Amino acid sequence: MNVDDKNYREKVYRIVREIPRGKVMTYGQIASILGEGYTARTIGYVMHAAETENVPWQRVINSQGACSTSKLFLPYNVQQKMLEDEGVFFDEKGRCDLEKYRWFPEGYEPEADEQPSLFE
DNA sequence: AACTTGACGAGGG
DNA sequence: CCCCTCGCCAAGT
Repeated sequence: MNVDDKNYREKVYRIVREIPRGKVMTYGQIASILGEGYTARTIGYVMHAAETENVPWQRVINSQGACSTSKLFLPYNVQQKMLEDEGVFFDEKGRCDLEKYRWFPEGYEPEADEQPSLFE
């Protein structure tokens, strides 16, 4: 299993490309969907190389609802700004509400702790 | 080959 | 909630 493998990356892109504007997914969520051979870390590596591909990489964030790139792109948080332009609200600590913005691909049954709240 | 570093995340204190 | 540790695994030195 190698991140350099085109087919390996393509499986990740296929999912990310389905995330609609204004919605997000976490690295771990994508990893658990793809299963064997995929972990949150490897998804991060794939996304790192996704810049040149036709993929809305900004819609993939960490499980805390924050952008892991916040400390990489200075002085401004590019990824967060891109998402804010799509309508995603981030609090003063750089976190958004995953219950509200998390996207679930077709056919994927969310785990109990991932299900959006029935009561707003 | 050994060791360090992350676009990560769950669990415990 | 925040902080820390540990498991994870590919890449870079």
